Amino acid sequence: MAWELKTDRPIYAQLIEQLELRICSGIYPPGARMPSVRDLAQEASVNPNTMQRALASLEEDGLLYSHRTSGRFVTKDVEMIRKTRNKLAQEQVHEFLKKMGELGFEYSEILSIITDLAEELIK
Amino acid sequence: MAWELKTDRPIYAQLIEQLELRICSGIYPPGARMPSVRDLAQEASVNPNTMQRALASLEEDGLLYSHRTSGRFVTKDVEMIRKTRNKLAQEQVHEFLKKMGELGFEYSEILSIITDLAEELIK
DNA sequence: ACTATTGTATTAGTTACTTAATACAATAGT
DNA sequence: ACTATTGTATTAAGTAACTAATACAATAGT
Repeated sequence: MAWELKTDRPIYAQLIEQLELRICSGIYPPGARMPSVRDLAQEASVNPNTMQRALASLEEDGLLYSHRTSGRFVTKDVEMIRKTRNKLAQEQVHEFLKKMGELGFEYSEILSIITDLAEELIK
Repeated sequence: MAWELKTDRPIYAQLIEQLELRICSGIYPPGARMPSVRDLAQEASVNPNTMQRALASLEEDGLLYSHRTSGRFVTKDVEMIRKTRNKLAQEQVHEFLKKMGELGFEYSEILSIITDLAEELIK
């Protein structure tokens, strides 16, 4: 999963989202050591300060914690990660259905669009 | 449909999206006269310049056109609106499935989540 | 012709984001 | 003890977004 940073919104916000995603999807597993701020910043082609800001935010949420010199780690609280994952999923579903609704799509239509797409990807 | 402006991304970008949505959903029907820049700005609690910027962008896309003093109008090209609507829907579906996939959800799960939610809203 | 309302343009000031460069603080590893 | 690497903090500068205030241009309506 590559870093995808668009210019139409604050980078730190996008970093937060993508780090959250990486944690919830297990790319950074519970208890794992994160790459250093500087390495992450270089990976994402971003200033270390910007990356630091994003990491600090996740730390506030409790998803990360840091030991001064040994590095920064993903929480070992798998329950918290699971809840975060569900929260993110629910937000996605909610936003999606809202937008589609505003565009005038019925549930039946939405369902058939997704099933069609699913079949596309299977074959 | 109220104006929803968050602080985590440029306002003009959000205005563009929501105006697009209003046009595609028929809130501003084909050929209809839009409220004036100043009125729209006041509605959305935004500076007229910011609203103007968003409107100018939609005008570039051809979704709007303006007559100097009589106001700004939605295009009469219903086909263009239809295409825009489909484009927006496709983007929504694509983004949604991508995010859910990254969160580790299978299609079957996604489908059942949506159907469950649909039933929730029906009852 | 006059007037009000429309879209449009300009200039300036403020704020937030981002980068950059640097320094400090703490400790694991040697 | 020393050293490298870690997270953290600070200061400065540049850029873009947003607001604000104002003015101009065009024309529909009277």
